[in-house]
Amino acid sequence: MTDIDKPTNFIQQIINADLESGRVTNVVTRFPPEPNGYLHIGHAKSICLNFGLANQYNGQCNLRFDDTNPEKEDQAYVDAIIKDVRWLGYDWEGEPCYASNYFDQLYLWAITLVNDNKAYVCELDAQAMRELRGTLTEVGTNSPFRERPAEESLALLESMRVGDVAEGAMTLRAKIDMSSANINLRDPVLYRIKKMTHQRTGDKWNIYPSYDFAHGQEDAIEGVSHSICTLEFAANRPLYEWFTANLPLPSIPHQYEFGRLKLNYTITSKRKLKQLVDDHHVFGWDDPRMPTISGLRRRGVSASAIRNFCDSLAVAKTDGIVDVAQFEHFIRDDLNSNAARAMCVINPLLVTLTNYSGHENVQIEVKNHPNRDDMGSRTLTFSDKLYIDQGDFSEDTSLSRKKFKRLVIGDYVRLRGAFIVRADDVVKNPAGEVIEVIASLVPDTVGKDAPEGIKARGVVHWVEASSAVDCTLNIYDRLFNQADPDMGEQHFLEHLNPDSLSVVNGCKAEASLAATVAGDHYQFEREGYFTRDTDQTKSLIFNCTIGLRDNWKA
RNA sequence: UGGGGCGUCGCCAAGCGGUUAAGGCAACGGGUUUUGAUCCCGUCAUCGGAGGUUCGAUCCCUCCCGCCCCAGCCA
Repeated sequence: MTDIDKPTNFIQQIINADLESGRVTNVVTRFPPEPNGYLHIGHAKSICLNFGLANQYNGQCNLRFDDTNPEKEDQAYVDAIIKDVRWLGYDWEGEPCYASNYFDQLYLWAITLVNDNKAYVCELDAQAMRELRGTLTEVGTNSPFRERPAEESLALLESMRVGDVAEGAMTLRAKIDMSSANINLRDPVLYRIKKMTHQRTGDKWNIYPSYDFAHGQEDAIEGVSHSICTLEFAANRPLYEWFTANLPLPSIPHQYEFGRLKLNYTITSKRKLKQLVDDHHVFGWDDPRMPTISGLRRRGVSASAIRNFCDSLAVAKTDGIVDVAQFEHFIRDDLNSNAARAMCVINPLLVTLTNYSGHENVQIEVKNHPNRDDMGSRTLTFSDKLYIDQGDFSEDTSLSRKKFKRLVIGDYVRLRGAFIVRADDVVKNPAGEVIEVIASLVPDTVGKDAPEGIKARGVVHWVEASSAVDCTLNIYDRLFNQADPDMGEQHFLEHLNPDSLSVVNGCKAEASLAATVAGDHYQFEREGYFTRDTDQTKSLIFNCTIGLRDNWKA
């Protein structure tokens, strides 16, 4: 890729200025997922941005788990996230970072704020706190506990910590400004009581820091120079900066926001994706129809396709919706140049060659890629019994050559990489359906142009009958049939496409395909890109990553 | 409604006071082709609206319109 002429985005401009002014000498970024779900295509943009910036500026990017809420988090998510980030092609120094590693330090800083008369323990319950917070247009009211002595807050905070206070009974709040136009500054909660076992700290804590109190301080501890998050956190930035101004932090990080990736016909909300999994609308987080990294991987989308797509995206403050066609373009673009070609007949129709004798045991060598000799070639068995696709034969001989570039009685077609054949007759079943085509081959046409007077209508893929292996193909359609399924909190499930998965059995693949493994990418010629499913215990199953572009209008 | 953010081709998006208003996706024409694929060529915008500043504005100012985010002890 040549991104030489790619314009610098606003974050790169900020970094360039920071480097020039000397505010920053080492660029440090971080990708900070909460381990409460699987990573999806939206996260990929953030991953590519943060790790990409670190690479570009010879800096560092930390993978950091923002595990401040044991109620929703799980070690299994941590493991899946690590696997996905690595698979995308990124790595980090040492162990991943965890917010929970800083819980001791965070608690000390909370005490600092109390001592400085900048935080207090509040005994308002959630309902009361909401009422006193005011609204968008009305200022809030000070908590009756706001002015209590530091010593008292300190003692209360300690009993919260050791578990002597019931959940919901008290919180630690910052003392900022209940009349601020920015609601985030109306004495936000710093610590809440959750008597829960944390996946990493066990039962050590009965209180957990809020996102706002944790995030910026985590950045400061790690020396993050540019803390990049999505637009919805812009209103939290003043609070982020209030902490950097009021706490003795080891470094002063800065937060910048960019527009998150949204794709039409797709959902990028961890909560909703989890619901699809929990309610069994899909088979799991890695269902090939899911926009999760693991789903895309199982579907056959390559990591480089995802990276290329993300790199093509603008880093700006507009929140637009990208057309999935743009993603699909990068999926095809990568697969087209890197996937080996193979042949698989989806709806087999037997073709018997009547003039085959004399050509027995013909082994035909075909290239694995039309314009990449480095991918080598393979040998295909040929015989008088072949399968072509039902759709590649028509009884309608009136179809023009331009309109139907496939097999028709009395006319010729090229078998990809092999002979030119002519259809002579058909065999039908009692129902009147064509079950076999009787044909004859044109001798000496392998690897050669058609002889004078013969012109093939087109090229058709095939598979030799006796050596072919049976397989099942999973063909996917979009999971949602509405461009914006995410609209409306309750009804996105109503836009699920009931035909998002079709399982096609009885397909015939060339013999070499029996030995493939998940992760190998193939283009089944004239059909699309496929990869072996990760479930290799059963029969041979391939997932259709994406079809070939199909421009002709019938 | 208070605060914050954003509005350039169907979609994403460069542009940073003087440009023929980049590029990608999509679409539409045409060429090549033993994949109706790939590849190649071509077509496709006056910048949300109205004023103003300026010799000159997509870029600056004002007002208006529209969209997004914030009233979790979620992140």
